[in-house]
Amino acid sequence: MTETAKRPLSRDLVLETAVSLVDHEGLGALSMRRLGQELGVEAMSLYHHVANKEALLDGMVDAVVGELIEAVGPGGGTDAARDWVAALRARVLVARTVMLKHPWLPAVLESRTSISAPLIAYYEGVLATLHAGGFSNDLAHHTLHALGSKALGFSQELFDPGKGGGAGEQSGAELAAMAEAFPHLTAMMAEVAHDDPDSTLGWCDDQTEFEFGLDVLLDGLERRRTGTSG
Amino acid sequence: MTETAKRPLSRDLVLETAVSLVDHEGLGALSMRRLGQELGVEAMSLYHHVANKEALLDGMVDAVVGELIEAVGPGGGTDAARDWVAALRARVLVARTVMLKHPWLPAVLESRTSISAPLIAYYEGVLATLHAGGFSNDLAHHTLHALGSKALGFSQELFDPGKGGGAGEQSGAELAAMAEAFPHLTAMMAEVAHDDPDSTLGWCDDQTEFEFGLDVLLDGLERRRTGTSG
DNA sequence: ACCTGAACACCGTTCAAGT
DNA sequence: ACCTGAACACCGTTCAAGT
Repeated sequence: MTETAKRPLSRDLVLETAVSLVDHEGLGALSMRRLGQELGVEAMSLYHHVANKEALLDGMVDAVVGELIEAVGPGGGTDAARDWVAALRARVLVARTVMLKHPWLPAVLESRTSISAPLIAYYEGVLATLHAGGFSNDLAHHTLHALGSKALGFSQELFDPGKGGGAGEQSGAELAAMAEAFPHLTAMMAEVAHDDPDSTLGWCDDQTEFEFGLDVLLDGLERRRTGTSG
Repeated sequence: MTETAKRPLSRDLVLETAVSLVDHEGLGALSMRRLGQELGVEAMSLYHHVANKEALLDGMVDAVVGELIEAVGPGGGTDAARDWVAALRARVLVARTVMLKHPWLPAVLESRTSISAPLIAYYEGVLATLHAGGFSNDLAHHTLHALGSKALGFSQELFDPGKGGGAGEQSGAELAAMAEAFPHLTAMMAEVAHDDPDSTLGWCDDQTEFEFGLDVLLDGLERRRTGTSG
């Protein structure tokens, strides 16, 4: 499954191939030897195009953030001035469609020691939207923190119940013991599973939950902006 | 810096030592060989007490979550029925004081493939608080998702400006170029830095920002619970 | 039952050598 | 200038051997 090896090796080709490898097989599959193999080249050849593995990861982040910036365009237009909630919401949901193709990005971003120029440029667009919507610098600052990874389209929940903790594998006795030990959880799971068979705790609708959390935040921020909260 | 090696090796001692090692030196310092060294024992001896490194990480998570559950106590008391916002807020802020001692935990939790019994028990307490506060199962379910890592006391922001991206190292020319390329960011940083010298973009007050984000969420959730939103 | 040491199949990275 | 192969200092883990 090596590349066709027609394009000459270059930094861009190395980064593209690394992103594609990690998109398909996860971060665990990314080693210098494996990436070299993917490019039909010895691992050591890669060091002529990236300084080391950290620099490789930096480059991969910037490549994806470049995609993201292209997808969302500049912020702060007239529609942001008219309705910043709608403008920011649309921005974030577009970002999300790009980011879902690269689910390894939050983990890599968290391991960076400094913020890159492309990422700064992305946040400039978010800020332009907020300022067009009438945010003070102070509230805009708090807002960037409060949005966290949601600004980039990620929910970054700590555990994904779909990963294996859901119902379905327990015996009747285990379920009964669980109902006694965790009555509130058991009741909630039973009702949510009943209301929406496709969306039990073991398989929540990520998009729905992301938009719910985003909307709660946006509503609360708008109330603070207009001074109608508290 | 090895242990005094008086206590006999046991699963608990292995887990305690691993948590302490990672608290002090970070996840990168945790290897089976290094952990063995810390305990005055060969790396292979550890395999008599934990199945492998993944099981070691599982055990470390449960050890910390145990601390957490002890610190917050059970949820759903009369004060939760009287004021769920205050009750949940207090719970989360207590959780935060525990979690700040183990900042590696989000990264490890994200790498787990299933949710452990102690973590389920913690969420049962959160749910008890929400149910005492009058939440429907459906809204409680959305709320768990919306809270994300905040339920455990972590902000989990994607980048920490304090890590190195802040101002302070740029030349005058670089700052001028930045002001032109990123006018909104430059203006915000200037004002926020001026208002609070201790809390520039390069050194934000994590606790303040955590509480701001938490309060925005709690306000929005209370409005949804009472049907006063939208 | 618990601990050991050598070994295996991996890492990232350095270095001297090739073209 | 670009690529290579051997080597170094690490990983997690297996296995046979010790007590």
